[in-house]
Amino acid sequence: MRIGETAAAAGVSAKTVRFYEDRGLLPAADRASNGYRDYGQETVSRLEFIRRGRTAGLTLSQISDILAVRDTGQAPCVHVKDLLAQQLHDLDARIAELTALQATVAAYHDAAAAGDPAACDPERICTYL
Amino acid sequence: MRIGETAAAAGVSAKTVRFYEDRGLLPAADRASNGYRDYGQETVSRLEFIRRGRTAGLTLSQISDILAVRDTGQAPCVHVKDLLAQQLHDLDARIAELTALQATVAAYHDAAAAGDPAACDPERICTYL
DNA sequence: CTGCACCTTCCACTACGCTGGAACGTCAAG
DNA sequence: CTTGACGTTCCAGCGTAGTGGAAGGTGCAG
Repeated sequence: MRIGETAAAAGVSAKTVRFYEDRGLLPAADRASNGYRDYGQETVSRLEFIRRGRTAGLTLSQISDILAVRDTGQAPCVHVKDLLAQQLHDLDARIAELTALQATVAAYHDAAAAGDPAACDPERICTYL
Repeated sequence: MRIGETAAAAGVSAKTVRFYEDRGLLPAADRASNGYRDYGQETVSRLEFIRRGRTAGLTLSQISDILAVRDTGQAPCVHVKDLLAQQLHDLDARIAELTALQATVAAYHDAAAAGDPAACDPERICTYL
């Protein structure tokens, strides 16, 4: 399978496949006699795995770690579980952060909606921020 | 006031002040005879305003727009209110996105916590993702 | 023979908000 | 006279996950 077909089967671009190879998420591809990369079905699986990882919000670096474990022949599931736990924790933190920010901005906005623009002090640029 | 003192008064670095000038958030500074930038108290206020805007999650570009309105002599409050409304909307969307992602990841994690790593199919890299 | 779709490599660029560092000037204190 | 803390300019890089484009090779159809 050439790169375009492989990429399409996994739902990514050929550019992305080369980029992943460059970043070590895919092993160096076999080459046909004309120099074209030649892939098998396992590369499609691997690309799909990367995609699932991305969808779960994992970074390429984290996914790369999982793949490295799998490539030693071990099941990376325990590692995956830990990463998912970490990811859950990060998401909770980010959601809390954004929620706090949301409250702050909402308060500013309410004040701005209730206030009188003409009363705004130029010295302070805008009284409502 | 020299740049370091001004920056310290506003709680930013001198580098940041030069960067803001470069980006048009601060007007070109007056210069002392030795070429050093010379600032007044109004620059500290302006830097503080920028900081409040950043704290509210606004981009430098948005803050720059507000400052541009203020620099025409108009009160930017109405514009600020609109930006805050937009920001609220964006925050809601991002929080919803992250919350959905959190649910997805939580489901993966639960499955991984309950499953048996030994049963993992190498073909799929890891069954729990 | 030509056109076209595909492949190759390599370099640059995107957004965002700075930060680091080089190489140099200025000024007051010891 | 030197040291050190400040200031100046300008250029480069961070991190993230790719994307865009140039310049060229390959292979098949018409």
